[in-house]
Amino acid sequence: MFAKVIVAEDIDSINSSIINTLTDLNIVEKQSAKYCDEAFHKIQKALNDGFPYELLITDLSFKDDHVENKIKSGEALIEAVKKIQPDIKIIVLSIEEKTFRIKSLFKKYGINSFVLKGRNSIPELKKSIEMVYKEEERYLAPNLNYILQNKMVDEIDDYDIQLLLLLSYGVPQEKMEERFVDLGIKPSSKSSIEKRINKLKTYFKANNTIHLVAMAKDLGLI
Amino acid sequence: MFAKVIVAEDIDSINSSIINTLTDLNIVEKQSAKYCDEAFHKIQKALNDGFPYELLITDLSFKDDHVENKIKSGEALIEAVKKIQPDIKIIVLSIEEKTFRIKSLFKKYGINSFVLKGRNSIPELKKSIEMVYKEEERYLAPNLNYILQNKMVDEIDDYDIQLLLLLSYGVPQEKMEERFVDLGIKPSSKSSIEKRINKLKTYFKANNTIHLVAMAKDLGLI
DNA sequence: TACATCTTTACGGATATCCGCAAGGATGCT
DNA sequence: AGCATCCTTGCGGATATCCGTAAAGATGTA
Repeated sequence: MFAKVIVAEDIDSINSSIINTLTDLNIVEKQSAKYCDEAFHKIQKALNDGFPYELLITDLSFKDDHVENKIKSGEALIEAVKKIQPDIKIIVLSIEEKTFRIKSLFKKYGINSFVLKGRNSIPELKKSIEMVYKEEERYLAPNLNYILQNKMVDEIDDYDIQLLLLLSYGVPQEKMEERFVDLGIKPSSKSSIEKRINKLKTYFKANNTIHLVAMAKDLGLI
Repeated sequence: MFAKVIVAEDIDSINSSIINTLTDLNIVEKQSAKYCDEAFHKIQKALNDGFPYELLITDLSFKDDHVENKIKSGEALIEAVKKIQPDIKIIVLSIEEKTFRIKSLFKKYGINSFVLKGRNSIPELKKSIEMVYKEEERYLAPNLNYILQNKMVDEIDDYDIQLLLLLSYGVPQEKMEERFVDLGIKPSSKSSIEKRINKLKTYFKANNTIHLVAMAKDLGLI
């Protein structure tokens, strides 16, 4: 079993029940962090000391409070950790149900498992830890397999996301061209932008641009 | 202290830590439910048996799964429970941070307390239970007081919400009039609807209607 | 009823978006 | 280079939305 594990989770009750789970699995070297920066520094220190963590279990969203944090989300934490320790195993434990966001974690960062917080998350987490340890690869509970089937991640690119974001911020199509030029994104012409919005509306079967942006928010694209 | 308490919370780890908290408070008669319907039926049965629950601690969002449920959200549960037992005390425990949604729980249903799931939610819940028991009124942690200051709840009405919802569903202003007539909502004229959208854009300082709807989603209005 | 005030509706010009077509550019292949 | 294909851009008419003005209707008061 894993010898050294770290947990990043801000909600106190969940944090302690994860730690209990690790105890059940006879994992002795365990640390918990309620802030991303705290988790990152512990991982960095362990790495420098020559006894790195083998597994990171992390939530995705962390509440803001009076404590200053550079890393503000689980995704940012994963990105930072992977940079200094690419071989660390990662299990994400979250309430996030947006297929797009979950699948992109596998694609972008190569996380090893995703566990949905729910009525049965403790046993599922236990299973995930065991599977990730054994297989040293990717494990997803059978009932979440649909997540990896979803094609949206492959079909919607950063250009689309950027465009949808700017729309949601109230940038009119009229001004979109100059914003794209400023950002160094091409194609930037009014016509191309119109065309792309149109493609997205067709893809998502949206009646109009308002509908499109509302759907994008619901899907977690933006 | 409360003699009989019921907990409605679907996430297993949080559910069990709430029960532990109740044990700490020497509350003997406690029940937990992972589904809204389950909670509702237990409350109804206890009421019929002449030993009603005195306090309901509930989450707001419950995951869908294979189990069929009539009541699908904490808000719906609160509404249903208040109908059969108006004097029950209610504490909402949620990760929900949208001021609008939280304040409207106080206004619409007269909940007694709201606890934000976070790094310190267990002690905060404990405090809330004690305060609600003692004061028999409304209690909110000092750091959440800003929630009740927010004026949006008083300034945005059901008409606005309905309008924003339909916009987010892709109904064009052109067709909005007939939709409003169908729904029996007045005023329904194209002109009045244009005017109201304009008022909302001014109120929220939105650049255009897309921006407005995106903000409404972020604020939890829709 | 008469009057003032506020809300709702109607209308029309200005502006923005939608949508198809065609020209201009880039890329890749032979 | 020559050619085909795909992507990008420009343009213009149709449609939708924006926004101010004014008429019509509703409400409250004396």
